[in-house]
Amino acid sequence: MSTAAALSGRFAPLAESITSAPSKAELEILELWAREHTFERVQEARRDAQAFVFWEGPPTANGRPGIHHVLARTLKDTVCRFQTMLGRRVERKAGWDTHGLPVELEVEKALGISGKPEIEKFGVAAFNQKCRESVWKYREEWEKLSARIGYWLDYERPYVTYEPDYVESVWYLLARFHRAGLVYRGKRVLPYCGRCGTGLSSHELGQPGVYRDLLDPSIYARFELADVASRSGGERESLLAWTTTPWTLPSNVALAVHPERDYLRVRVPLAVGKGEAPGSRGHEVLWVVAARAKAVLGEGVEILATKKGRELEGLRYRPLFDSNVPSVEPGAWQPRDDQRWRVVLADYVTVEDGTGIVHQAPSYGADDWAVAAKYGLPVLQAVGADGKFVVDIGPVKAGTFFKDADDALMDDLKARGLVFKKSREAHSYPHCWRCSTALFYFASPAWYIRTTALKERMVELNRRIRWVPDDVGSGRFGEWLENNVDWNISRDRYWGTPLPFWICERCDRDVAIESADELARRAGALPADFDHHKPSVDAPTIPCECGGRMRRTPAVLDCWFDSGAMPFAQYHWPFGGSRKIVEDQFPAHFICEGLDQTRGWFYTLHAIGAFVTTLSDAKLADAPAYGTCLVNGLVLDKDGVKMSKRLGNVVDPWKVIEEHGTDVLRWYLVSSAAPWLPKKFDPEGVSEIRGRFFRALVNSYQFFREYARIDGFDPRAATIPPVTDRPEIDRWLVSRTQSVCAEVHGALERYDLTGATRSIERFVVDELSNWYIRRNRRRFWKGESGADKWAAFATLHDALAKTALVMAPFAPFLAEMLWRRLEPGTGSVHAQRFPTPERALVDRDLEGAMRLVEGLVVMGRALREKAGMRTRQPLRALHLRASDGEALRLLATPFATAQVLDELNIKQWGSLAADDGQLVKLVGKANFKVLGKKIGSRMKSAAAAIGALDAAALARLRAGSSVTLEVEGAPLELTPEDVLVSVESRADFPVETDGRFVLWLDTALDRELALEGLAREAVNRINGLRKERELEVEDRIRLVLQSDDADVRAAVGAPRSEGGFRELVANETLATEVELVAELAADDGVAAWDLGDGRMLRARLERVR
RNA sequence: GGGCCUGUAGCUCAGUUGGUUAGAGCGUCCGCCUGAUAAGCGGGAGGUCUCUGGUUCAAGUCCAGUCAGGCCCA
Repeated sequence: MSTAAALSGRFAPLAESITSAPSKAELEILELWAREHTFERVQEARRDAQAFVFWEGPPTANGRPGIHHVLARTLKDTVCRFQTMLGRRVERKAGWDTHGLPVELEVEKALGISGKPEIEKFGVAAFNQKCRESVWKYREEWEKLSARIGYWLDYERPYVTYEPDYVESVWYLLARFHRAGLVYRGKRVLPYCGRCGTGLSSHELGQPGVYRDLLDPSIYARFELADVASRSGGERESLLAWTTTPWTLPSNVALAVHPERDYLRVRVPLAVGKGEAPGSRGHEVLWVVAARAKAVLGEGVEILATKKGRELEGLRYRPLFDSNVPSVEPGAWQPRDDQRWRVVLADYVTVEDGTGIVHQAPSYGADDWAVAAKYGLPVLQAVGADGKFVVDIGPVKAGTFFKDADDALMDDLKARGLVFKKSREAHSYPHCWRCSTALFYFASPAWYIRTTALKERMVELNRRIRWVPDDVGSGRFGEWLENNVDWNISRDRYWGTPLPFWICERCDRDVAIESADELARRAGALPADFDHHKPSVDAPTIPCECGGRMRRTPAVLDCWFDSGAMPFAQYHWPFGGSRKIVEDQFPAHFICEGLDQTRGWFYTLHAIGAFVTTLSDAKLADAPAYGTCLVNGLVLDKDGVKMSKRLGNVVDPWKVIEEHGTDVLRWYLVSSAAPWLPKKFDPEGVSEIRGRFFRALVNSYQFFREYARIDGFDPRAATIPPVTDRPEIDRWLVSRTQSVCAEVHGALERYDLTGATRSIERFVVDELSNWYIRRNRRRFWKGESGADKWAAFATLHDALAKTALVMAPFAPFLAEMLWRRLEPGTGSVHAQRFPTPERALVDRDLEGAMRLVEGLVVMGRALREKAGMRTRQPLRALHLRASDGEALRLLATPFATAQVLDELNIKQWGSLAADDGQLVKLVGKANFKVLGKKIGSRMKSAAAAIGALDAAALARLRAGSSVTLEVEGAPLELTPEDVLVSVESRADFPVETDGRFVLWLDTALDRELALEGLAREAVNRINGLRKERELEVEDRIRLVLQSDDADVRAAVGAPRSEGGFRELVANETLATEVELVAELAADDGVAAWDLGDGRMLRARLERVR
């Protein structure tokens, strides 16, 4: 027999190290799972079961997994294990996100190159090959960590976003979007380097040295109103706008004002020469925002009118330059020429600088672009993608670099009297991090999916997603959908899914290609080594209807589309036999990722799903892509600071696992706070979990198994009494066990994983361990076997086994260790069914009585403490007065009585009665919750009146009758539930009360009680000695005792029949023989104790063979 | 700049449709218990519920704002 088999046999001990170094035992479980192919077997057993669809969000494999990944994976694993235990079939297909800029940047760094020109020089084919390899840099570590944390996932057949089948599915989806008219070519305004000819990502903009201080022109320009010259009495009237980029002025199409701001129409004198009187050259009329008037115009202006910005909307003005500037197609809207050179409204206009009137050049600013889209403005483009002017503008010749044109343009405007004032201002301006050229915002060509057309559907579908917590759905995600803009899917990069769009060089028509087959059909046979990536994919050209050649658009796809396409692409949908699989595996019941995925994966899954489900040939349910989305928050360090390499506060998951084990870490992550809250990761907290919950559970099992082995307990033996025949304390634990199974089941169904773990903790620590086992210890180790003992074993066995089942989704290792020992031969705990609560075994009365017992015990202990009576000293009687008839009934039951008296070591109830008003007085307090609803504002005076009710009235209320009193001059009828009646002590001796009960002790000791107290002291010392001598629990002993104290001699030496407690001592110490001697020599084998007040006891203890 | 989340004891967190003594665990102090024992139990101390205003008979809870931390977007 191998060691492993012995260790997992029935009631085998858990390794000594399980609480000090759990990691070792967990590794053994991993080996066991590997050896038995547990995961595969569990999956196989569910082959024909109803599906519970889970999708794994693909991580990028070129980053290291961190502690937050452990959190997300724990949540996913827990839910999947739970559903498996419910009998569902849960596919767990791993996935890898492999495309994107971060991969490219990493490879650039590794190659020591930087920027597109250098990549091209290096060779796109070779570069992409490097990317393909780089992606797997950390794959092994991901798989190892996932396995180590017990995350069951199928890594044999993962989906990989760069693989040809995957890319082809993505192509197919894009082609369907295209065919539905939802794909268009537009422009995206982004920081652009004219020299490199490329846009920069926000990531690149964050590189050091990008922002540098520049001295830039600052100019206030007059935009003359077109239609109001007559109203101004011949004086010129202009809108004053401010800009630091004069080179964009030729591309101006509108002026924006804030709709809610006040704007002033003012009359100011024209500038004069030295010595001339102000106004001597005449006046002009200007518009500026009120908040900036003083700063721009100075004091003493003549205000002609004040208007809200919205009242200026539509006002026409004359452009600063002749309109020979070419316009470009924006793509997202049809430009209307009559809209140009008017005042428009925009909320983003501020009054911190400038004039509150903002010049709009849509090509060169993202805000401007959005405004242009809203108003259908044309897009003028005086400066091209290379950063150079495309036409002559006044003195500026075509071909001039944009930054070099500012001065000439300003001079020209000044000469034409259009400059109100100008200066130079230092400000921070972005530069290309590669070539240091000044960047400019530029509307570059981009591909879009018209998701705004799907907005209504997405909003509607979102209402059917269960978000956990739900405010993500209504808040963050809902807001995002409401403010949905078209999805820019193109990236001017290399390592990504190439957009399958071919454009005709001659007629500009574009087509979408849905598969490699289609490409081959239309472009002619593809080369044998054809690859779905650049540059191979750029070679084939397609003949156009017009006779021209179609070439692929150079862009690659936003890699978020890749991951959002996974429901389909992971099965190569719709190719091959994938349609049936996707019909089965769409939509997902459950996904789970970090909050940062709201606009990432959560959105792209939703958007793509919202579209594909409208395709009749897809035959998919009309439902959101996922039914439940559990969101987890960030994991911060223990001080609430984000973990970063720079600060060195990154928690290494391996270290935590090594020290505490996976289960403890998982349990900590799930139980410490709701998953979506930012989690402060505190190693102390991890230890705490181990110290409390895990140790209590392990100790409980060790306790059980020790005695179960000794007695040869068999959970299936016929001698075990049925639950209905067991003592109440057992039926109580059985009932609680059932209730906890129901609680955990319910919490997991609600995805309240934290609540579930807390239920289990409470049960194991407080009820199973600290109450049931503590209260029933002696039933397990008492000498004779019998029905009572079997009942105790069976009850505890059932509680532990059920605990192993309900904790299995959370702590898969320890659950497995326990299960295999408690129920050997039944296979893995993870292959079991989640326990279904048996309602017949739930006993509300018992659970209620036990709650009362706990309360009384607390009060009883307090009384003992006050009286200076240690628990070992038996007391004669406990007295109780109760104001609650139902509680009294429950406490009078033999069960509750035994629990209270035994726990407190008291012989009997002295009295147990409804209070008679002798010791307590009744106190009435308004039940605010009930009464407040009824009487509202009279509450305050009613509360006062109730507080003043006399004893008779309170007694009537407590007896169930109504009482009428006067409140604020009107009668008020009080029903019993309107008033909370409690009691207060009026006794002149120590009592305890909690408002419902009054409790006091009879502390008088007669000789019998005193002797029993002494006997118990003796038992306590002798048992201490047993331990000291390292006797086995079941060892029998022979005792020789000696004392000079007559009481001690009587207590330990005299039999019960003579008023002593010799039998008690013998029973409690497992002594087969107790001999009281007159003399006992003080040698090595003799122990001596003071049992109190100098009463000495000597003892010699011998093990009986 | 916009949207959203969080803020309760020294620490980690609960706190029901608003209801009058704001709880738990850990830590700390005192005591108890002792065949689960490097455990267990009870008690004490510890709170301006970030702050300010409002609604209400009544606010930790609802509303508006403030401050601090965080996330996403720009």
